[in-house]
Amino acid sequence: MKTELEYLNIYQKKHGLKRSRQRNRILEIFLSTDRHVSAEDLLEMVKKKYPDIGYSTVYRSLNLFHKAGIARLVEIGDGVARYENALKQKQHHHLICENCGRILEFTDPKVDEMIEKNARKKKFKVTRRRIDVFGLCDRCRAQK
Amino acid sequence: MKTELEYLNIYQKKHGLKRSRQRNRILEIFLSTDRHVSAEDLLEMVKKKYPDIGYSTVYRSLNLFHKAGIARLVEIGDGVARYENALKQKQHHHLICENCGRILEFTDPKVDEMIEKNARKKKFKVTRRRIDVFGLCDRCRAQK
DNA sequence: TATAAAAATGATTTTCGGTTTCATATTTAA
DNA sequence: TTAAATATGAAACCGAAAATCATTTTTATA
Repeated sequence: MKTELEYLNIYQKKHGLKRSRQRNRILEIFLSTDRHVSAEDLLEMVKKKYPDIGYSTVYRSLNLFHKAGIARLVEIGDGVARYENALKQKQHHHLICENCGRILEFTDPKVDEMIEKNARKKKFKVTRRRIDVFGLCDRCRAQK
Repeated sequence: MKTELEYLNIYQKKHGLKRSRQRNRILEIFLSTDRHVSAEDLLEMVKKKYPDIGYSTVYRSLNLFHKAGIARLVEIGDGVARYENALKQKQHHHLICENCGRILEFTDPKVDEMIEKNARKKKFKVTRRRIDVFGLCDRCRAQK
């Protein structure tokens, strides 16, 4: 199994991009968390160890990681683009509490498979799925 | 079965809101299309028949329709909020082409049921589901 | 019916991410 | 070593969502 850095190097070579110290450092920090991070979030984490790296570079690196298949885009509907480690984190879906904003996760290969089947019927090639379920989490249900 | 206007009136009464001519007219136009419309799109349609209605009112009305359960939010990932008739259009899921932006639709009660089951496992009460599948549509696959 | 309180309107401004620009620095192939 | 191309970081720009505000409309009640 290839590492994230290997993926990145392959993608860069394929597209005639150059390596850069900053990008590798940003990748290092990105890989160090299991959370969903926005460019802003990641910048904050990066700054702690590498104060000289700027917002643009983090922003552009995240987009690049996404294109290279290293980062998976997670949109919860608040207009902020967040990313998670696509290789380490298994594809999962979200239960989003409309009351407290808490996000629970679930995975279900059967669901994914059935969606795939529906797509195939329409001759559609799937690259990415997003399943978000909105409602009330157990805690919020209890206190209401 | 209640009409959209009845839903709106019930919601308005429940929340101490007043009626307004503009809002009813905007609803009339919103109901006249089967497309997904943004506030901007809807404004354009509204202006043709009622030129004096402004953007803010359309924008606020759409949000209100959404809260009242009349309009369903559809986000295809370009940062623009679009809405569709929630009562007339059966809940369906989207196949979004990342190349041309075309949106295909599918319904599958089994998928919905399985998602419901996953939610139940986490004691989560579902009010709304969103399944968006990104990838390449048949047309775009053919020409590549 | 008159009226006062509250909500709605529409023009405008503000906010806030995402994205682009540009001068400078770094990387890399030859 | 050097020339061409990419990357960087600060700042500007962009576009849609959301908020503001003076004025108008609605509605409950006297």
